Amino acid sequence: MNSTICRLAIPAEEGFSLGDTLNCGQCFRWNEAEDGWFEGVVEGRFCRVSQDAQGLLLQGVADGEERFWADYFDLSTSYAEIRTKLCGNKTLAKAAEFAPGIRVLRQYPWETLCSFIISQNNNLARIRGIVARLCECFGDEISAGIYAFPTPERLAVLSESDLAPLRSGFRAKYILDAARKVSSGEVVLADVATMELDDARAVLQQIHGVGPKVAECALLYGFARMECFPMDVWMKRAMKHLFPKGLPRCARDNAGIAQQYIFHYARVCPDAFPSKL
DNA sequence: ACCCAGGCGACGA
DNA sequence: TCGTCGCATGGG
Repeated sequence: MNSTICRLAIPAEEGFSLGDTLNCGQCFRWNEAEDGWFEGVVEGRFCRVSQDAQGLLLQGVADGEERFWADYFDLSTSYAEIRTKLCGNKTLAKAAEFAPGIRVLRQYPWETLCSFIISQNNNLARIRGIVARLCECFGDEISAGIYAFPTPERLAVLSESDLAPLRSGFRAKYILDAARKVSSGEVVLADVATMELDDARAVLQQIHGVGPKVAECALLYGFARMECFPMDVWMKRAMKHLFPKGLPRCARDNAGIAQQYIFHYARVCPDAFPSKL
């Protein structure tokens, strides 16, 4: 591996937190190494990442690919500005306090879709395990022991029993249906990227195993549709208490980021949102 | 032993 | 169009 360290500057006022961003449940392929660096694979590129006061430090970045990683971490967006907008609402300001350094990553559409299919009725540790096994079993080995996320074409030719080693349970047939519809062109992700939001939702939900929540996550994390607002059990609970009349107007264009703050607040302070009312 | 997990599809009313 | 239930697997 190329051991040169490359830097991507992030202004301090952004309040960026690499750890919160990679552990908040939007991505599943980053692991914290012994030395505190995060190791991950994005679109077939392995990288080690850390942060200091100046911003990100990346190890293993190929020549000319700094831009790729800056895009992945969405460094051209000012989260400080977005927070200022969101914090026009008192309750949102409070929610943002718990993890202001979270940033919505710009992930690869197919991997994101597939990962959130796996996420349903599942917990973070198990999602990561299943995704890791999916890559080890069917992804290209990009270097020793490091695997890319498998393509839809590779998965489309498999059967449910081929996926048994993943131990993904009832989700196996959903993974296969997604792979087949995407590889056959029945669902064209490049088109989904530019469609009217409601059309994009409908297209994704043609896939068996993709409902409103999975589609919303795929569109937010995999297609950078910042108006999307995934509602899982945690969010429903938190919204009932914080915004019974719905999300305030100031959050409309950045609902996805507001969702990250609220979601994290609910996870960190479960006692603030009792499940029974 | 039980309950739950970043839900969804099938089914019945 | 609504509520309810089963679903595979694993951890607390």
